Amino acid sequence: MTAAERPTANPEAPVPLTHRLAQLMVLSAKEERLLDELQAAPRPVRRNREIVSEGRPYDSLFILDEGFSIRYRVLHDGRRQVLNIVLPGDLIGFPGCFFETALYSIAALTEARVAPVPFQRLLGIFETHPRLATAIFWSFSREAAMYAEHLIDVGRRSALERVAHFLLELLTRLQAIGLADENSYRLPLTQEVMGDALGLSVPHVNRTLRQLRDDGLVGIEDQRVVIRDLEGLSALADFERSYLGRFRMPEWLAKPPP
Amino acid sequence: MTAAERPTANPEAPVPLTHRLAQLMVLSAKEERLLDELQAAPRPVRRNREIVSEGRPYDSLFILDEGFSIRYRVLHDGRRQVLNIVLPGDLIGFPGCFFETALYSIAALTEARVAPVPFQRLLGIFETHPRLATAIFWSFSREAAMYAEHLIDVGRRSALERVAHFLLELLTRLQAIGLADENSYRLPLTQEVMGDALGLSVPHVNRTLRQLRDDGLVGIEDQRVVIRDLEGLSALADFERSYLGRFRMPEWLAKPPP
DNA sequence: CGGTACATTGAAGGGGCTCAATCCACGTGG
DNA sequence: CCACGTGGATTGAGCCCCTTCAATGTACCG
Repeated sequence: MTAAERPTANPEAPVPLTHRLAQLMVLSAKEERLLDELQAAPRPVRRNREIVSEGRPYDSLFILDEGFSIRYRVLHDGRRQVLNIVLPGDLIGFPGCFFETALYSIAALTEARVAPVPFQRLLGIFETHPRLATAIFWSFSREAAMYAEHLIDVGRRSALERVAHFLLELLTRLQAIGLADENSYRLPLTQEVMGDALGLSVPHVNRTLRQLRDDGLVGIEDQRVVIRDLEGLSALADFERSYLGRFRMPEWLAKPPP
Repeated sequence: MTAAERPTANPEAPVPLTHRLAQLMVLSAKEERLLDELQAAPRPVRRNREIVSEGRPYDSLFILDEGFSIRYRVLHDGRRQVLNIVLPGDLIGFPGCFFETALYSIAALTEARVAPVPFQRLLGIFETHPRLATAIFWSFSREAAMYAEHLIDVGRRSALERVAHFLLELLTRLQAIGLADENSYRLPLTQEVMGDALGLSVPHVNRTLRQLRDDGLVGIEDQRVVIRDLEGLSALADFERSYLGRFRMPEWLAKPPP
């Protein structure tokens, strides 16, 4: 089942990791069982609670089963940079998983559910399930690509371009997991979070959103984003619509294992 | 042999991947042989030549054997964002290696030498050498962490803080490969490259460097960076000196394989 | 009903940009 | 040996995007 085929009837339904990795490879029954096991015991997380705290040791990754969260760092004087928005089905813990203590904090933006995956467990998978290891590696690679795009955003784009790019990237990512339709999605982010993600102040995020609306490109109402002019917005943002989907699936992952 | 122990007599000597991964794990003889093979046929690259071109298909990673290079993207109107500085011993190709075409360009800043590693080869390693796969995974994880730090830099720090952080991070990275002494190193970057890395204009990079010098924190002369006040500079940059070294080595990698 | 969280709008200031000139080191050809 | 061109560093003037500070609006909730 690909993303496009997955039913979107209940847009808030959990999106298990199994489905995400199934986009990257063909799973054997055994592999699928293993992945299901990993998510056997999800634990609820309340809105605004931290899942991982910067500087604290930790021994588990997490699969975000349901809900939105953010990865961020706060500087000594209180400035905060949001590194990325974590969507349902994303694996939390990269790139920090090889470090003694967490490099960044993760907090739930909404009521959420996470399934812990002990670090040891991940290493075990690397040892015994090389195909899964490769797929997980691939998915982290994709995450790093998003960091890079984000860096380009903040380093070299104007506020207008940044916000446009940000909204388009979320559209693409949410569509891939069935949480967005053709041109709209629910976005439970405050303008403060957007500002901290994009390196902008709250008032300026507000003004920028207003301008996008005045220009007829995007409408945001009641936490619902509606892309009114995909063409125009993409041109403005210099958005490479397909980069997140333009991946290569090695032969080895494309066929079920012997 | 750890980084600290490696002789620094010839600061321009190549730093093979073997040594880099040896910092992350204990290599078996067989693993070491495999890694040496990967670098058997390095190829020279002239200054300012591209090693990878954005948008073009490619089927190899590269190990940067010698020289400095940059990973970057140029936007349609000519603005450029440098994503990271690639140092000798770094593996080039992440995060693009799973994509059909290169997401970013890589260009040599100095005369350089690279050893191609066919993508297929990497997958083979994942299949047959899980310990190496884990170590490579770790090293990419570290690279992603640098992207994240870079993002914080550009998103939430002032020009002065950015430049300070940038110079400190290079100090740390170059020390780890024996290309920097206690508080100085050679840095073959133009101010334009620094500006494109930090999201600043050339004149402003210049003014910022001057201020750092006037404040007695850093001296740059003739492509040589001298950190005059490590304490002060670190405080200014909010620099977590140790983050790049604060990693966890799993039992599995710490002991030689059976 | 008061309190909290968030969106919105305005005014004023500043950090960093653009544009442009100058300087300097170096290599190259006459 | 010198004139010239080139790549890069440096410095200045003016301006604009975005920030800061502050006030107001508004929905929701105990």
